[in-house]
Amino acid sequence: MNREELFEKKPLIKLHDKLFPCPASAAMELIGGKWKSVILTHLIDGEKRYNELRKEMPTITERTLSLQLKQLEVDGLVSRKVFTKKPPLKVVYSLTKFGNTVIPVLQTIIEWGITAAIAKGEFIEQEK
Amino acid sequence: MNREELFEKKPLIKLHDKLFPCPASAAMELIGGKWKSVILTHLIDGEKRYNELRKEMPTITERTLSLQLKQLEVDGLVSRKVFTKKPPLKVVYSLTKFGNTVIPVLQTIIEWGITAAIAKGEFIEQEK
DNA sequence: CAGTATCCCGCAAGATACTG
DNA sequence: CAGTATCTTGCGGGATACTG
Repeated sequence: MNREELFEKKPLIKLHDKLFPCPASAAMELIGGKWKSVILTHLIDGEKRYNELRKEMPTITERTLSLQLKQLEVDGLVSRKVFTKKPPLKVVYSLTKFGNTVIPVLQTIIEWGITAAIAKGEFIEQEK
Repeated sequence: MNREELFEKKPLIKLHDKLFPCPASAAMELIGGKWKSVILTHLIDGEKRYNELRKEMPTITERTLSLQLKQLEVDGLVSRKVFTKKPPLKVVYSLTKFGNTVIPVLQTIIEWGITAAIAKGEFIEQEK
């Protein structure tokens, strides 16, 4: 099956030992949910430390950031590098090669998200 | 704020009376999850009846198809038209004008989903 | 600094049976 | 034909406190 056939046939896909009905659905497993796409977007700029990411996403909880980063790492989108052995720790996150392939998808989603927010939502002023 | 600024600033967005940290996150609220993107993809071909959609997505349950269609309708992506008053009912679903704006996003997601499935997943033979 | 440990809640989603 | 009604399960995600 070439890519065009795959696109047409919307084949079942096994991922994380679960079945997904279509490549779109499998993609959502990898980058869906409230936070994964946001985290990935922040990593487009380049590598970031844990607390940098936290500051850039003030409404995420530590637990959620930690869990989502871990899942992104397991799925091969993000790499985690540790630079110290003793506290204070230095840990840096960045997109892997595979993670870089998702950048155009993120940009398309954000573009449409802005369209959707204009049509259906409401922009909120950021306060300092 | 023009679109470019919105893209840079990743503003908070209110949708469904909930807050989202970024347009990407808001987009996921509208088209994320296991099934919404799949349903929308099937409606790109044109309008479909409820049972047509079910046949094209053999692994979705009636309940889930029903709930997801209802949410897509509430969010203005899908329109629902009823053609009979007495059983057997004829109900037809189609993309709205706003729903059509999401087609390029879906195509990008599917393309990347195929890439991801090749890299991280496994294609399963469809049985009849 | 970079996380864990607990506790909790709501919702997505599946299974199955029933109905206007 | 096009759905509801029930019941159940798992997981995403929030709040808060603690730690190597």
